[in-house]
This record gives sequence, C-alpha cells and structure tokens, in this order.
Amino acid sequence: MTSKPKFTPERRRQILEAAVEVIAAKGLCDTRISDIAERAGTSAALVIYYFHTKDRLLTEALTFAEDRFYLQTFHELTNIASASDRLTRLIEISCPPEVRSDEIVGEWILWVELWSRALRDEDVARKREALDRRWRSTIAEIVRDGQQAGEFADIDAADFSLRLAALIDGLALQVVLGDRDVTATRARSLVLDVARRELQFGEALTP
Amino acid sequence: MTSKPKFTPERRRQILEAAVEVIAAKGLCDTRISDIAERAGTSAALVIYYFHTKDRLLTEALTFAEDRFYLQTFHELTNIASASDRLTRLIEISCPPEVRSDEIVGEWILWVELWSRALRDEDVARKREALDRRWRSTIAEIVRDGQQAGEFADIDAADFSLRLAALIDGLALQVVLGDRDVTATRARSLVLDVARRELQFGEALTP
DNA sequence: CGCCAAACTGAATGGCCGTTCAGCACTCCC
DNA sequence: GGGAGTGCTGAACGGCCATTCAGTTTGGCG
Repeated sequence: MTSKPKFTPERRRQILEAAVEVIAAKGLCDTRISDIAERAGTSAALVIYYFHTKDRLLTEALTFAEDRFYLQTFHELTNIASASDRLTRLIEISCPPEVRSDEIVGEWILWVELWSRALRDEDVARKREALDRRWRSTIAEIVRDGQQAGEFADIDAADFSLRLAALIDGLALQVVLGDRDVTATRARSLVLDVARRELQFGEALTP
Repeated sequence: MTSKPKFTPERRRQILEAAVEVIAAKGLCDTRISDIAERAGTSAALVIYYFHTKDRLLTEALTFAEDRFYLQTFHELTNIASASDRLTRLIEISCPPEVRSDEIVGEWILWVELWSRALRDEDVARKREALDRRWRSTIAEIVRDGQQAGEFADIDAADFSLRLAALIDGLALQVVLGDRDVTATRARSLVLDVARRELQFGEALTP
C-alpha cells in the first residue's frame, strides 16, 4: 500500500509471485495481466515493462514456482539422516495432504497448467523435462544411498524412481481433481506401501 | 465440400468432431469458434446455434471424445477370452505407442486439457470423475475375472486398479510431453512388468 | 404451388485486453 | 541547481472474437 518498493530484482520477484498466485487461482487461460498487476500492487504497464510479453511472464512464473518448491523440498530432505526416512518424507511432501493446504494443492495445480502449456511450447516442454529429471534423480539418489546402507533391497534405482514418480503424479492428480474415490490419505498410503514393498523396509507387510 | 449435410444430430456430431480435432491441435485456450466452424465446414453462427455457448461446446467435446474412446476400447476387449490377455491389451492400448499415432496421442492430449478444465469447473470435474471410475472398474473387473479363473494372484482388485491406472496416467503423460528419458516402449514395459509381478502371470520374473 | 418452420448465414455489435506511448517523479552525480 | 537516467503510470489504441440479429434458403406438407 504505502510502501514504495523499487529496485528491479525485488520487483521482479513480487510480480512473479503474484503471477503464480493468480494462475493457481484462475488458471492460465483466464489469467489477465491486470489481475497480476493488481495483486502485485502495480500497473499492467509495469508488468509488461519487466517481462515484455504475457507469454514470457507466464512461462517464467510456472518454472519459478516449481523450481522454488523443489529447492525447498530438497533442503528439507538434506536434514534427514536415514534413507528410508528421507524417502518417506519425500512421499509425504509430494502427496497432497487431506486438509486442503493451499500451498501443496496450488503446487499441483501449477503442474497441470505446466503440462498443458508444455504440449504446445517446446521451450516449456524442455524446462518441464529438466524439472522432472531432477526430481527423479533425487529419488534415485535416496534409493542408492539406502541400498549402500543396507536399508533397501537391491532393485534398479532408475526404474524404481521413474515408476514411483509416475505413481505419485497419477495419484496426486486424482486427489487434486477432487475425485471422491481417491482420498489424500488413501493415495499417500498406496504410494508408501509400494515403496515399502519394493524396497523392503519399514513395517512388515501382511500379504 | 460439395455435400450439404443437414439434420440436427448429424450436424451436432460433425461439430463435436471438429471441435475435438481443433482442441487437440491448438489447445483449449487457443481454440476459436471460427476454427471449429471452418473445420466442420459451416459458420461460427451455426456452432453457437447448436451449442449456445463456447463453454458448453468445449466441455461437451472433451467428454464426447473420451467417452467414445472408452467405448471403442471396451468393445475391443470384450472379444478377448483370457483375463491376462485382456489386461495386456488394455495396457497396450492405453500407453502411447512409439510411433506418434495421432489417434492415441490426441487422446492423451485431450486428457490433459480435461484435467486443467476440471480444476475450475465443478461440472467437468464430476464428468471426469465418472470417466475415471468407469475405467478403473474395467480394470478391476478384469482382475477379478482372472482371479476366479486362477490366472492371477489374489490381491485387492480395487487397490490394484487404482494403482495401475495412476501409473499409466503418470507414465503416458511423460511420453506425451516428449520426455526424452521416458520412451513409449519403456513406459509400456514398466507397466506390464508391474502388472505381471503383482498379479503373477505371464513371463517368469528374474529378481 | 404457396406457406411455414427450421436450418443456416454474413454482417454487425460490443466488450475485453495486450501492448504502446508520452510523460511524470525520483534519485544520483556533476 | 540542473541534466540525465530509470522506475513507473494512466490513458489511449487496435485487434480480436463470442455472441446477436435480421434476413435468406431449404424442405416438407397441405
């Protein structure tokens, strides 16, 4: 309101954050530059001044958000010693929680928007690919750590991480779309079961 | 071209098919009524005349396409006797093939568009939910058939079908988005491996 | 044939929104 | 103080596009 924030990089971030919020709330299609400007507390003209075109702004906002979320998650995981605990936490973080936390659900909404954009924009497609590769590498890394520590069974880490990531995507999607057959807790426990069964750690399985 | 098709229901279908093609090619956001009209060989005014509003047309087109695809798949499966063959075929059909067949890839593109729409439109969300429920039921049905015939191990059919459907979603998505780490054949064989391992059918597993 | 309803259309209409632009305010440096 | 550069803005501009409308064609039917 009264504050008059200047200085380019700070402004940039403000606008990106506003863009992320608007996209999550209204969807890519219905996002207007003026909405973003309003939420950022400036004018539409300034938004264009910083990003030149709406297209570039939207692309940058999507990757900005996903990148930030990844770094946050990654940072949290580095504080956990055991591989099985790290994997468990990773699953908990990535599956949407039962209570509709705007933070996590918003993150998944942005993924869906990112996917639809990546279908038509080669540039976005490559950025998405890089984000997902990094994510799967992180899982694979945990698996290999656990295997070296003797916590996990000796299965192929690359295959497992791809399967696990895909399963999380598929289940989280259902939860975010509000499917009444797929509650958040059910999704989470399915993923955890798969991980425990395949890597053979944690609670005993009763088959 | 020269033909002059009339009669309401036929026209309706023509327009819906045109809409589906345009959406798959350009995406929901960039789909114009005039594009659809042009492809259907009529005027934009007629399109509105039939569907009243663009919104309704798009929603109807998306569910029309997915419904048609499901029925087609379902019909093909009914001709297969053994449950394991049926499940194998279901997986083959739903995973995008290596050669970019417009038919299947288009189907997946439409799913992504449907998801992003379902995020904001309760009506679309419910329709999507119904489509997915039917799909998972189809899988569960096959599993139960196979179990009764002694082909499959006795695991929980509902859980398995949810997990399998989610895995297919997640992997097919990567393929359709052009991720270079996830080829179509790799995705397909991962899904088949999971199914065979969990249900214990087909080729021997070498763990 | 003549009449009616329904299918269909081309040409407006009206609103929206990305982008441009001319200029204001502020700060820094000489 | 004044000149310059930069952050910033309000007010156009211009194009696009869903929707409307007034009117034409078509086909069936008495």
